[in-house]
Amino acid sequence: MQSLRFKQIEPGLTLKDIDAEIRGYWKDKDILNKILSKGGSRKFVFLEGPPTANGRPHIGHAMTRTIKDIVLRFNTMTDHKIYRRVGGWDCHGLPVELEAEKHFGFHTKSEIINFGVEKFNEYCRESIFRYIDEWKQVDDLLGFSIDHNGDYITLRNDYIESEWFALKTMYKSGLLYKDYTVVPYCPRCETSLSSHEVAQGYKDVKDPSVYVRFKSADEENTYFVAWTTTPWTLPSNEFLVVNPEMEYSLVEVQGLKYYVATSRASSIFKDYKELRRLKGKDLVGKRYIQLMPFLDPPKGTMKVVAGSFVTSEDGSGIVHAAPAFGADDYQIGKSEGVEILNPVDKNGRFADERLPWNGKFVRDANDEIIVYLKKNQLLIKSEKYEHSYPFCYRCDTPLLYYPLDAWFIAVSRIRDKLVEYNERINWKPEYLKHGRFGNFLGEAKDWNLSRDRFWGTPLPAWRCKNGHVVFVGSRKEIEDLGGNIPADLHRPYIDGVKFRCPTCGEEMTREPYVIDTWFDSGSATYAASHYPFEGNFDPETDVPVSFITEAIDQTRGWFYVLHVIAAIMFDKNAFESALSINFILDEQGRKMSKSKGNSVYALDFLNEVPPDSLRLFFLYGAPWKSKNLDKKVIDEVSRKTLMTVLNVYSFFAYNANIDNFEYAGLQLSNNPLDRYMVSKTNSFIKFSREAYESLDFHEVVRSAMEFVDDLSNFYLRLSRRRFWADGFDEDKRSAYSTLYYAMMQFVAVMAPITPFFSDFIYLNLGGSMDSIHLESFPEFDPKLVDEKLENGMDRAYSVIETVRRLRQENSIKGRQPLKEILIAGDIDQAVLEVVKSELNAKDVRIIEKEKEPITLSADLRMDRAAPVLRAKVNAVREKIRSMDGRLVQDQITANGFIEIDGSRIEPDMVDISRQPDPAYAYSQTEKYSIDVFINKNIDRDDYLEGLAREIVRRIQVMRKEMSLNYTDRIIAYLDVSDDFVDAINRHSDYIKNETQSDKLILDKIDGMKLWEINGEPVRIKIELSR
RNA sequence: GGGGUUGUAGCUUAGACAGGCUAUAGCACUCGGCUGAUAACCGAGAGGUCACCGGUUCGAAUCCGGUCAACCCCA
Repeated sequence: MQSLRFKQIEPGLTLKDIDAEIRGYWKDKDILNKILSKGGSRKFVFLEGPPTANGRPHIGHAMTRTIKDIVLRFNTMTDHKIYRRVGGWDCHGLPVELEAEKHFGFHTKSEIINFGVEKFNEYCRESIFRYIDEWKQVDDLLGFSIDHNGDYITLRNDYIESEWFALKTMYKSGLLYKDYTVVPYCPRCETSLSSHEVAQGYKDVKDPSVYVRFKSADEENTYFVAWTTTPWTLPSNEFLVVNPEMEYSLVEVQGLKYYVATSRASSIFKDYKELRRLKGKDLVGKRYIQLMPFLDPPKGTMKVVAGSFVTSEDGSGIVHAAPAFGADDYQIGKSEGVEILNPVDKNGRFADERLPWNGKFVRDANDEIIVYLKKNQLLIKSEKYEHSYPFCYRCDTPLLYYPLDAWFIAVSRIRDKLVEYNERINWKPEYLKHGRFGNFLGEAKDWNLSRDRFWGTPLPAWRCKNGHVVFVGSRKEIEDLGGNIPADLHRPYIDGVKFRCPTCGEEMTREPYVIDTWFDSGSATYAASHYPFEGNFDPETDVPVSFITEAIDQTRGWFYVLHVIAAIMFDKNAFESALSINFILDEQGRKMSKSKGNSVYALDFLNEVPPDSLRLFFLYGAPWKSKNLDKKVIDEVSRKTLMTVLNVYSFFAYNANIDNFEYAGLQLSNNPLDRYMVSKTNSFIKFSREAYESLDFHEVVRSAMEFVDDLSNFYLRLSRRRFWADGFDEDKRSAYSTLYYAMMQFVAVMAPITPFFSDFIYLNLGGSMDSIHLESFPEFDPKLVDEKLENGMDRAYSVIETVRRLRQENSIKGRQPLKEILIAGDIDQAVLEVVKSELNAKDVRIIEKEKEPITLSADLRMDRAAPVLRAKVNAVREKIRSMDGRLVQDQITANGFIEIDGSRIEPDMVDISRQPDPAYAYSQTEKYSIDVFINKNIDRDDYLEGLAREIVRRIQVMRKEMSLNYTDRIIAYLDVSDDFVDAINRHSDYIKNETQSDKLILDKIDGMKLWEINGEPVRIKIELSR
């Protein structure tokens, strides 16, 4: 068999088959590398948000990667050279260490130290890439076009060195400082956490809520009512805090006097007498006696101080402050310049012999402390209080606020800059700019950078015993300072690096911290390129990066740290555009989670669902709206777009091969259908390009669905017969080139979203490159857009719909030719001409409104007319009913009223109804108010023609059942009643021609198939003619 | 406790910033039709308190205020 120009589609071909074929082709032809190396005249700076590969990629990861890929492919097609089209892997951090602890069965830090940091970190290093093969497999299945050979990896020495450079830069500019302060602290992991880590772990818990009384030192029988949800902090109390602007009362209860916020008194005491009111500032300076006599109160404590953070929403309006265990409390202690009482060790246990609860974990001591308070008559009231409390986001231990040495980045000092640079970012969705992200920047806190842990980027700070500090900004500097550069920059090797202090000559040792792993990923902008030591990264041109996207939870995670670090290092915003993706929910709309067991892993899903279908689904609706993972919906979207286009292609290929069509550019005739389709195609190109550029990929999908519907169900349906005409004239060439053009442009527009399918059609249409992804994105040609024609076609289509409706209402089949269709309204004759075949009528005419076959009849509205005309009403009604309705309407239009029998009749008193003439059925098109009439009378000639068509259709079905090619000739035997005999005799040429029959034989033979047409039996048998 | 987003038919969804004919379309459902694309297609029907309450307005799905629910973020 000779090879065909256009490959024909096997029946039953699925998207999975297409996927497999194209995937194989890409491998054979090394298409990915050709895409990666494609040039461009403009630069597009890409940055992959690095996942940690110690877990399996789930369906949400597939979505973020799809969107990244769409952006990359689109920009490749629009003449951009992609800078740094590589993946990246986040390697460090507490989650990894935790995994390792679980593996070894460790519960405390000392177990790790005893085991050996070297071996521990070695395990961490191995474990993080456990699932990297699966990640790469998913990327491959999905068609993610990045270069995994160039991946950046945050544990590499080069990467760490770039971070050192940044840290040193920050230190030199004074933005990196060490402080002893109260920080969120995990007593199990024995390290502090940063605010964005703390934010991950809030949970609702019930804690005791106690009201206790502090005895005044100056006033007889007088107490301060204080409230706390952490009774274990009471032994460390140093101050009571009031809001200086708030109102307080002195109340009397059972002979004792209490200071309490006025608005809270009634919820604490059932029965009380108010003695006096005063402002909070009047209480400031008053002294009290220590609540529990265990620890020695430091000098300057045991007094009431002012704090604006105190509210009267709950509690007593008087807050007990233990500077060791709260951020606000610590600030007070600091400004009062007092010693801090901290009887708790780093494991969160009381560690002071003087305390009765010594050795207990603090939160476990709460109950005993309450018993103590009760016994000593210090407790006013205790209850359970439900509130949210931070837990360690990895190990689930309740966090403490604990005073520690820690290194900070002074983010609060560059807050204004962060806010200012945010204005330059194009956010998708837009509300994030001043919502979630903007709000966070506005209250940015200093970033707690140091972690008292093992597996992470080491903090490059060395200190001597005289307190001199040196930050090392590169490997070479270690050498310059007289140290040895370890082969691996991680702990414990880096801890062994020692050198002499350049200031005093004493030995310097490294500060024992690693840094927050978020600093790693936030440094990707420059560290991925080993800036400034090597590579081609240039802050001038490569910051901000062009585009980033991740799931919504990264808004205050990765997006935030990128923004902060770029603001400090480069004095710019880190990214131009950011798209935030919402979660994929399960079929029922529930959040996916491991504990519910409804998580869907990307690999499993991609083994069932073709990648293009999944990619389309991700963009069916805005990506920042959550969607339910529903296979039915996935099927629907790809069926309506891809499968329909596949059908269109199949039609095209079949006919184009027969006609030996070859595409040589668009060759348009004057046929309005072709011009319409080309115009629509260009409108689609324009709309899509703009949608891609503004990151509204879902708009591309939406308009693609409309486009495909138009192409298949309007253009092709109406054009079909033109492809079957004999010969090869201008009109046929125009039709072919239009169809080819429309398909080609469509798949090119869709290529970033459905890369496999688009390439399949492209290659089968004989595209000139090796892959559609090496092509340019279609250019919009304004000359080819004809809005008037598009509108005219729309109107014509609405007429078709209306005729169909009228046929249905009057039980006239579509196959039955109508005698006459009359159309009144704004419609173009030439356009009407091309859709005429769809109307199936002998005569289609456009007429003037006035010539409509309609009778107007006038009547009175009795509810309006009767009250005015009174007794005359019936006579007038008689009269107006007998008048020509058109005359009545004309007079009213001309004069504003009509006079009948001397009575003035106002327009609102008259009802004019339109009745089509009995021969016609009438309706109006929905959108354009075009009047459509069909003549309901069917004469015998037309009736017989209708019957002939019925017979044709039955024979076609039988041909189909016999799987004949449409060129196969047949002989048809028919056994029919009289009307049909007439129809067959009169239309035998037509029937023969339509059914490829050599002969029609009116006879009764064996094996005939019985049909019923209009209630009459019709027996038919066909056989191949030879 | 504070902030953000969302709420339109059984499901998916347009319209909302710029208020205006009967609230858009698809899937599924019922009935009818079409057939040289056929695991495709067309028409009709049914299905809606546009989450709820109130306000502004001649007119509100749309603007404003409040409530409820879901999700996210923060403390």
